[in-house]
Amino acid sequence: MSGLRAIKKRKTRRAIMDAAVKLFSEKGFENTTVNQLAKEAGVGKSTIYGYFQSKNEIFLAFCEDEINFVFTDLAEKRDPDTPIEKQLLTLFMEQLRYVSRNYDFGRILVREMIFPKELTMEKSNDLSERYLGALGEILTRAISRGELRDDLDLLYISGHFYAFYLLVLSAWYQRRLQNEQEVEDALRKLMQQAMEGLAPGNGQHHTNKR
Amino acid sequence: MSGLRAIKKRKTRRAIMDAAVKLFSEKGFENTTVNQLAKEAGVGKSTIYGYFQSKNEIFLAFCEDEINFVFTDLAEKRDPDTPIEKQLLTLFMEQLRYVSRNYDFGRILVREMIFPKELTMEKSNDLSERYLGALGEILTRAISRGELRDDLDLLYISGHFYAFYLLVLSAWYQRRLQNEQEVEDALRKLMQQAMEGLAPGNGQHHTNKR
DNA sequence: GCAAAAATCCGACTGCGGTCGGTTTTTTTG
DNA sequence: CAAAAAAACCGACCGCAGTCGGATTTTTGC
Repeated sequence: MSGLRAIKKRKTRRAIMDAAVKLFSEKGFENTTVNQLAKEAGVGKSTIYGYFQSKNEIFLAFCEDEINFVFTDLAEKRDPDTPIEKQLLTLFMEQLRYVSRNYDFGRILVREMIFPKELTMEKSNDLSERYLGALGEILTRAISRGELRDDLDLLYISGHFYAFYLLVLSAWYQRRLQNEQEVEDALRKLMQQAMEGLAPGNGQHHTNKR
Repeated sequence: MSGLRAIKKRKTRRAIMDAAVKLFSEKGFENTTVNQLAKEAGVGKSTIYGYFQSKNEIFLAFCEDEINFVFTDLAEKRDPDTPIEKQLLTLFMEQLRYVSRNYDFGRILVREMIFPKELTMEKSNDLSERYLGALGEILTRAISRGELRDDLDLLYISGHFYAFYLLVLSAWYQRRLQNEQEVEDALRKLMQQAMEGLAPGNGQHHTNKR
């Protein structure tokens, strides 16, 4: 059978991933060469390309692990019955913090996830799928609690909020939003707008505000 | 003075741009090498790097021209007093069509614009700035016509709609939205949601729809 | 248990984007 | 107008990601 072979394979893969984690976090993604990865992992260069299609994909694989971790971690400590705005805020901010622990790191992740090349399409769609799934769950509960309209398509509500996440991510990477507090404020405002509606006559608590 | 010099400089720059337009549209961005560009333009390779900092920047310069064109073109044929949703729809769809005339083309543009590297940051912020400016103008008129609430921060309204554009762009590049019609429908739905609000009790024309 | 087949591994090699030193062309200066 | 200074130009060169043909290890068939 394929006993020994499979074990070795997993071991090699693990070795590559370990090397990636170590070197990427030590010196960043851009400053780590595939040769260095190979040496650190104790394998040949093309062996790596037998396991991953590109340097970016090694990176995405690493992200996949981490994202799973963040999600389960988050699922545990999130109270599923706090108001929807608060839950989403926590989710988004957690993601942002995660994504931008290392600047290159985050940029590559979001670039690949949000505007994938053909090559990495599959992997990155996996990640997005998981993300939207988690979002959908939170929103479904909110709908059933009566915090959101129930006459809308769930997908489009998810999309609506996900769009905000994309926006702040983008603003973050364009340095328009400079620190976490600004991001949080922006998200809060946007979500409030979304809930109340932009058309006149909606939720104008204090019409003559200014 | 610096007559001859300046003329020549402009000519060289133009030659490079022309070569870029030709080769990029002929063979795509990824399949065009800087050497080929140099040969086509009739200059040395490093001359190119005297005019542009990177291959991507050549591309952005090209985009800048084109975006200006699209904007002025659009400004002319857009009726500034049609309903806001319709105007935005036209703007976004026009942009999408522009961006995705060539697949690589669009992906690189949006990647660089939305998640810029340090190097291209300046140039790409220019482009975003222009974009948000145009958006802001449209929205200001809409507010003064009473189509939008006047108690909100203009920047955040722009952001709200811009977020939708990012979302559909992303969905487009992830192949979740497969043709222009789907994109248009999605945008329409999202904008309607945004106008009405997501909280219960807002604009539920036909509560028992399904 | 051994040969043939299959899977895995390897480092020399290719072609790319980008840089560097030296050369030519234009401008400035006296 | 000559010569020094400045600007623009060039192609050989570098380090990188990714590939290729062949060597090595594991599995399979008998």
